[in-house]
Parts: sequence; structure tokens; C-alpha cells
Amino acid sequence: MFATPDWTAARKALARWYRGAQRDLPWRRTSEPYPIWVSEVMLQQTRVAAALPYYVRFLERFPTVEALAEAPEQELLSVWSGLGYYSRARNMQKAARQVVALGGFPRTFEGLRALAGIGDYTAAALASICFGLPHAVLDGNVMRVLARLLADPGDVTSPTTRRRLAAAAQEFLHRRHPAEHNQAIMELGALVCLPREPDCPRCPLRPHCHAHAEGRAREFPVKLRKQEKVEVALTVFVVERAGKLLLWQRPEGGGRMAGFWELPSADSLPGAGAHEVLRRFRHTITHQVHDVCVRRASIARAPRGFTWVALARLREMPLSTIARKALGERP
DNA sequence: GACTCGTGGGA
DNA sequence: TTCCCAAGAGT
Repeated sequence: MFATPDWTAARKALARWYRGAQRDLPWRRTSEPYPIWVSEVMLQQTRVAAALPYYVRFLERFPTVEALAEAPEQELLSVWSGLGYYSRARNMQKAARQVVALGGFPRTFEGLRALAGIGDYTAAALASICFGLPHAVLDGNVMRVLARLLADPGDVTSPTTRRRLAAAAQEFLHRRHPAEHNQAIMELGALVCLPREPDCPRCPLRPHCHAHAEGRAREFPVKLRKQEKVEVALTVFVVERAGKLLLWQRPEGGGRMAGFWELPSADSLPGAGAHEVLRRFRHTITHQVHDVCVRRASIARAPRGFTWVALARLREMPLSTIARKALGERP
């Protein structure tokens, strides 16, 4: 269907490039499963720059898989607070308990894949980076690099295209150096084969790239799906009394941002006497754009479901980012 | 297969 | 400002 690249020459060029160009990142200074796992989960749909400070703090607070397994959930969530995709944190604790019960990390792809929150990508990443097993990763970077290399016109959000690219990734994999190869192709996607502006002149795979040969690198990968945004107006109240703030906690069982603390909203606290507007801001969660208005308010007594929380304790609680912004904190 | 889940940064 | 997106996984 498409011209097949010279995989042997391409993987050699990629390896040479990676040896000179790779960034010095903390999780690249070890091959221990625990810290690598933490980094892989944090980096899911998250940029390196955003994850870095969280990574350092997380490992200080939970230096071992045992420490994570035993951590109080509120403490775990408060460390993760601000990073997003909070089910990642809850799944990590589930997985940590699975690992402790097993007596250590599984050393096979299938074993890793069976842990909570570990899908095909993370299982392949851990299997290759920690244990040298020949499993190719397929993430957004790899899909972009391969879609361009092959000038694959398929929609990368479709499973059919993903299967085809996964097969290509496995064929491309350097079977004797899977750890370096997997990180190299992702690093290429992150530093050179960029989504909007591919830096083809600096790309070691340029001689092998079908899309570049046709002058169409920026036309790949093809993505069809786009979701519509919905506007949501939200008024939240800052109700303060004697150094305490009125908050409510989302149910811990599940759902979006389970266990997180929120400010009262105009809907949930109808009896409040609303005063001046403290600030306004916009905050997007997935496809919902919240137009948030923050007002000071007062109330006779805390209604059912609300809790007075000492301001000094806020720092150690998982506060939603909307609440943080509403209080004027840096998210 | 389609949807949902967060957030911050860059073009 | 708005849009797209970044080392995905679960339902």
C-alpha cells in the first residue's frame, strides 16, 4: 500500500540521534519500575514541564510502592491536585496494592497490563524500559512519527489505523534495545516531529519519511474527531467565618473528581446572602467551558452536606482547581 | 466505537 | 481569544 521504509537504516539513524539529543529527565536516571511507572502515568496526556514538579513531590511523599499502597487517599489526591485526570491517582493506589500483594512488579507485558490504570502503552513502556522486553510503545508521538513516515492517510483516532500503526511500531522496534528505541521515537515526536511545525531539516528520519518526500509532513497525522464545547455559567461563594471556609466534598465513591473539595455554588446554597464579586475567570474541563463568577457570601448556619474548614488546612486537602482559582491561589 | 476524564501552554 | 493539544485508560 505504502512504500515501506528501510527500517534497519531508520532505526540506526534514530538511535544515533537519540544518543546526542535526549533530554536529561529524572526518570531517565533509573530503570526501577516504581519511579518509571510514576513518570509514565503522570505523563499520560500531560506535558513533561507540567508533570516534573509533581513527579519530584510525589516521590518525596511516596518514595516506595509500599508507601503509596498505604497512603491515605486524601493525602494522595492532594499531592495530585492540579495535575488532572484524577482517576490516574486512584488507579495507581489500586495498582500499588496489587503490586504489594504480588510481592513486586510483574515482569511480563501481560502481568503489567493487568494492573489498574495500566493499558497497552504503559505496559509496553514498563516492559521495555524496566525489563528490556521487546514491546513497542504506541502513544501520540509514535503515531505522529509513523503516520508521517508512512504517509498513512487513516484517521489516527480510529482503532483500525491504530492497529496498523502498532504493527509498524513493532516492526520498527530495535529488538535488542527496546528501552532506548521506544524513548527515542517518543523523544523525536516531542522535540522534532512536532504536531504543527515538524522540524524536518533536523530530523534523522527525513531520508526515510514518505510524507516529507511529498512535502506533506504537516498534513499528517489525520484526525477527524472533534467535539463541541458547551458553555456553563457557574457562581461560587466564598463564605468565610472565624478563619474558616465553607466547603463540600464530592462523593468519594467515583465519578468526576471524586473526593475533591468544592466551594458552595449558587445552586447548592440558595439561602446565602450574596455580596460583592471577588473575581471572574474561565476554566475548561474536557468539553465544558465554565464561566465562573466568584462572590463573597454569608450564611446563618452551615446547611447539611457542608463543612467549615480552617483556612490553614486547605493546603493539605484535595481542592478542585476551580476552587483554587476562585480563592485566588495559583493552581 | 464513542465518550469521558483536567489542565496549562503555545500558535 | 480561541483552538489544539500532551508519554492514555476505563467504561
